[in-house]
Amino acid sequence: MIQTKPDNQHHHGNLRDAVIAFAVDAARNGTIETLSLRSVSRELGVSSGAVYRHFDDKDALLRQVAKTGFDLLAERFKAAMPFESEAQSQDDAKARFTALGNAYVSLSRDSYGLWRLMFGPHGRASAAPSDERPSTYEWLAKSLAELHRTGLIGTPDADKQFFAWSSLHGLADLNAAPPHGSNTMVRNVDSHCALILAALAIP
Amino acid sequence: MIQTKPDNQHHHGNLRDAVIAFAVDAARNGTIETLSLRSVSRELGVSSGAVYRHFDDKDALLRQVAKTGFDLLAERFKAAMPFESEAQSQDDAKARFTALGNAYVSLSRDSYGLWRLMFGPHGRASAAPSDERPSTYEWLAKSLAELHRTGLIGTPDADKQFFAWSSLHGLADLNAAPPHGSNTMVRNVDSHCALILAALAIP
DNA sequence: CCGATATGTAAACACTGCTTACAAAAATGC
DNA sequence: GCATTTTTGTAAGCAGTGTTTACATATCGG
Repeated sequence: MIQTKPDNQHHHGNLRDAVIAFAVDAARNGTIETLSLRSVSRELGVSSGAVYRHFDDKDALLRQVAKTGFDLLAERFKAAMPFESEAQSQDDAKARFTALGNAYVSLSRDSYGLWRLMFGPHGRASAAPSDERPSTYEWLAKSLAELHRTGLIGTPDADKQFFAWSSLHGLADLNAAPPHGSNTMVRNVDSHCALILAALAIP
Repeated sequence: MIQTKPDNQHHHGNLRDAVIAFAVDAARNGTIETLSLRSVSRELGVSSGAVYRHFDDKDALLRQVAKTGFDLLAERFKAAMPFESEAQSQDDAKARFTALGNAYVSLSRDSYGLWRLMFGPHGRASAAPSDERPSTYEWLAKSLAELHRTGLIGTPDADKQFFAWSSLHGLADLNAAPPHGSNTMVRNVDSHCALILAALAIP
């Protein structure tokens, strides 16, 4: 649950994090487009001006939300394909790649609003190259390196790497849960990944 | 140029189209996120309430803008690969497919805001299945059928069709012009298309 | 020509992002 | 411990927004 300000206290205690958490929730529930800073502050039991002690403006908050989204994605990547371990076989490499693809798609499916924020202007502004955590691109690069090492695909040059990434990205985007969910088309991610590997196969 | 209301006249003459045209321009210039109905009406020399004679609300206008975006995309598809004609050879089929891919990507590159609107909530709401013009999906289906007929790829079932589409879509999305254009990564669309064909090649 | 209909206006309401002047709590230095 | 500086909050206000309402004016079909 999200931390609100105690009535008898002047200080909230952790307003910045509470605001971010609230906004991230809104993004994941698809209501961030209409979210206002005033409503957030109201909900957290705080005056509307207080928020501006922690964020320059609304865009700054949205950038932070997008960044949190990338953290969430990194967590899922880690669960799907531990960065430290290495694929031991072709099947293993393939399984790890497929797990990565499923993680990517799953985020867009269960948190469409957050996903859209991440890959929209705010996300591009927040995903600065100087990040401590491995970028999504690096996970993919590692997976492709494994696939290459075990002999499943050719040398993964920049073009091929980008092909694999954008192919997954397109699947995730088109497969996303529509806001007022109706005509969703759930696609088989596994077969999609298999087709990517077919494209990158050794000639 | 966009039609404004003559000062001496009470009626604008074509307000609905003028509003749409103005909004489409804004989308293509990347300023639609901050566009207000009031500013539009101001710009067109009309009171703010007048707009509501033509659109239920702002979302209705944005849906219309998205629809116009799909019309624009259809035009480019038509120029890239005439719907009536047929590929006569493998090279021809390949060229037509590649032209299609370039058209798709070009729209996202030169009209990023419009692109985002088209494939966001408003676009999904506006791209009703009951449309007179061929949907983007149908163009792709036709191209794949040609590629199959000339022996370049296997049977294009639903999964493969979706793979090709989403792969192009991901390329277009990731390759889009950032709003305040800096770290654009221009990718070679032709080689991307070639990789798609490799994935769909006859086993 | 005249009434119905389409289209425009002006004013209002509740809401928003954001700023400014001020107050209270917490952290810091001695 | 205590004064002071810094951080964090409040209240009120400004300009701008989406939308509705009551009213005015063109246009069109008969």
